[in-house]
Amino acid sequence: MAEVPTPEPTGDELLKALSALGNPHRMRIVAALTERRNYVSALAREIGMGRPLLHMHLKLLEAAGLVIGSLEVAEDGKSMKYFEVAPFLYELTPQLFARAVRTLSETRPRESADHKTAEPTKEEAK
Amino acid sequence: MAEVPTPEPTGDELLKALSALGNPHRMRIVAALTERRNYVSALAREIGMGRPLLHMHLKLLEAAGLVIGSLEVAEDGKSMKYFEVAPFLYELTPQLFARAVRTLSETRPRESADHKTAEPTKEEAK
DNA sequence: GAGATATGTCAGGAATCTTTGACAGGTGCC
DNA sequence: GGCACCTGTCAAAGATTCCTGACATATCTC
Repeated sequence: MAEVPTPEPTGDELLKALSALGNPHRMRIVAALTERRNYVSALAREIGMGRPLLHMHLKLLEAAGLVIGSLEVAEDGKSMKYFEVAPFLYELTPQLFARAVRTLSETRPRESADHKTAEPTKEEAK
Repeated sequence: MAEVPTPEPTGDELLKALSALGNPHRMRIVAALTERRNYVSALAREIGMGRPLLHMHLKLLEAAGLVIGSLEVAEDGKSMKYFEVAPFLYELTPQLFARAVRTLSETRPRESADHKTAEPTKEEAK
């Protein structure tokens, strides 16, 4: 059982995890699944939200590696998709961002040389 | 130098911090300010983004307590607003969410008793 | 005063994210 | 077959967030 301290996330991974967690519904979902694993329909009733919506949020959380889902077939033949939280651990500090940013691919200032974004100083402009 | 491990954020604070950090631009801003404090216009040029936009992002980060800004008057009389990162530290784990969710005020399932959100089972419906 | 740099704020449009109401396909039980 | 549950996916509408191009103010230097 070696602790798996999540090596060091890349900028993109960190971004995906943070944007996934930065939503009240998804925070509640993670909290609920931390208490106990559950399947979609039951979870939807538990936290009072529509199933299609919950389904989408779960998909997003799973893509970010925060929850894990597995389709299981109950004894009575019904298949249910159980979700449980992944044992993640992110230590958010300014330094982590300083490092992670180097492996951040998104939001490049809309590639294109002459599509000024910042206001250049007259000096630099010459 | 007692470490100030950020006691334990409330659900709302955590949500605000995470939604603020879950954005590529803001991640870059935090990273840049971690290297060194800087004032708005210069920072805008450094990370190549419009000043009005940067201004908005900084305001958001400041509201989340992640960066601190102070208006200073340089020797030559020009006033500049310097920003620096706040020494934050959040240990994101499933358990943290389980606890934080209890102090989460937002997104209550649109208060109102009979505005069904989830699909009730026929049993519960009776 | 004109030019350069700083700060701050807005309105309006563009781009995204959220949410809901169908549909469709399965299995078990009476 | 009809009913109760489960799963998954869409399209369209609603909300939010993001971004840009003005404006307005202030100080210092030439």
